[in-house]
Amino acid sequence: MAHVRKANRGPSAAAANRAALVTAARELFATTGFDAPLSAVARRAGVGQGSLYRHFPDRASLALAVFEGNVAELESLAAEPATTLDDLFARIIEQTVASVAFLDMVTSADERMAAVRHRVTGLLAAKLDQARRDGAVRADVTTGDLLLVIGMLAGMLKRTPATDLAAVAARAWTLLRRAI
Amino acid sequence: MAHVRKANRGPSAAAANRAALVTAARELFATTGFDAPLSAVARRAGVGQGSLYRHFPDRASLALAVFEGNVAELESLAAEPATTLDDLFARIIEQTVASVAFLDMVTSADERMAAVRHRVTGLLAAKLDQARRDGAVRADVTTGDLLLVIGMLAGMLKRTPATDLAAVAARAWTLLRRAI
DNA sequence: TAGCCAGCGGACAGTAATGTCCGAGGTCGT
DNA sequence: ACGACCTCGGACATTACTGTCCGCTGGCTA
Repeated sequence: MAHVRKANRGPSAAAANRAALVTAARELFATTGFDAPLSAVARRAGVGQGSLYRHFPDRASLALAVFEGNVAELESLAAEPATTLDDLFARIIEQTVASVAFLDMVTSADERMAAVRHRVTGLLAAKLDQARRDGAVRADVTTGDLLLVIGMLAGMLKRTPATDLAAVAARAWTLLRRAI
Repeated sequence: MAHVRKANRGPSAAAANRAALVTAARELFATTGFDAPLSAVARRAGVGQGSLYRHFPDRASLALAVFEGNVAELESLAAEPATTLDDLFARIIEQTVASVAFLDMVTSADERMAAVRHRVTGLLAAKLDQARRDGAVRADVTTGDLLLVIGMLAGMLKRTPATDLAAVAARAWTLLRRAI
């Protein structure tokens, strides 16, 4: 993204800077990965490092802002009674193909991410119950297994070249779907 | 490993230093992971960085030396006609639990590792043919799928705390076995 | 219109890892 | 016994990223 000429001083610039940072981070997390240097995020946003760290004291804060939308979308999808466990997984995989960093965050051991992980886990658990009642999954599958499946997808996709992401994710999910 | 008092000068020390480096690297790769700093490897081996880089110009050379034993073991296991695809996977998983870095290497995109990956892939392909003839795996499973499965295991185990490794690996394999 | 001050940008200090270089000092041949 | 040679160890130059600090700027209020 080009450095846009903008009012970059005073209170009114704060919100614009924050938004630019989130956008830049989303793009960099998608292309470079979750480990993208924060200095690169600031540069791409056309913003000083000082501003970046003022708005987001650490990587987790930034990631939370970037992916809040993803989680909210999953939540509203799950709120639909017609949504199945498979639908939920399909959406998660779409989001992951768009940016592997999303699963990185969900499976991260970082304390700050725990809240996000729990939100996603909760959605999965509810739909798992429903799927089990419908006989759509094997009887012995637990919520932990679903997290395991997500962890396996995330870890594998993380080392997949971007060009193959969609195809590999599709095949991996075909295989994993047989397992649960 | 304690720093052992040894003749550490002259030609005769070269072999000992090399062995110490491989041992130290094996231990560090197992505990710290494949990304362990090479300087830490040299320190643990009680050897200077100069010696490390003389024996192993880059991380790949060192990894090759460390895991050559693993690959050789798989090859001799696969040479047994009685060995099944499941046996091979079981051994790979054991090796991975001992050191996640092994799968890191097999699934690495690094050019230098390609030879190792091909050796392992060859073994899997042969046993896959056999398994398919025996009806032990689904008809549509390809060699690529096996690599996918290995990639999923590797990626997931990489972010599993060492204490849970064995249990998580076992459950993950139970799930994945259903998929192939 | 004038001046205050919130908020900005980027320089910089701190930290960590990689890979090179070279003086020191054992080893081996004579 | 002695010296040339060879390898060792670790200091150091380099590169990369994180997070802090501070002087400056320009919008807002009076």
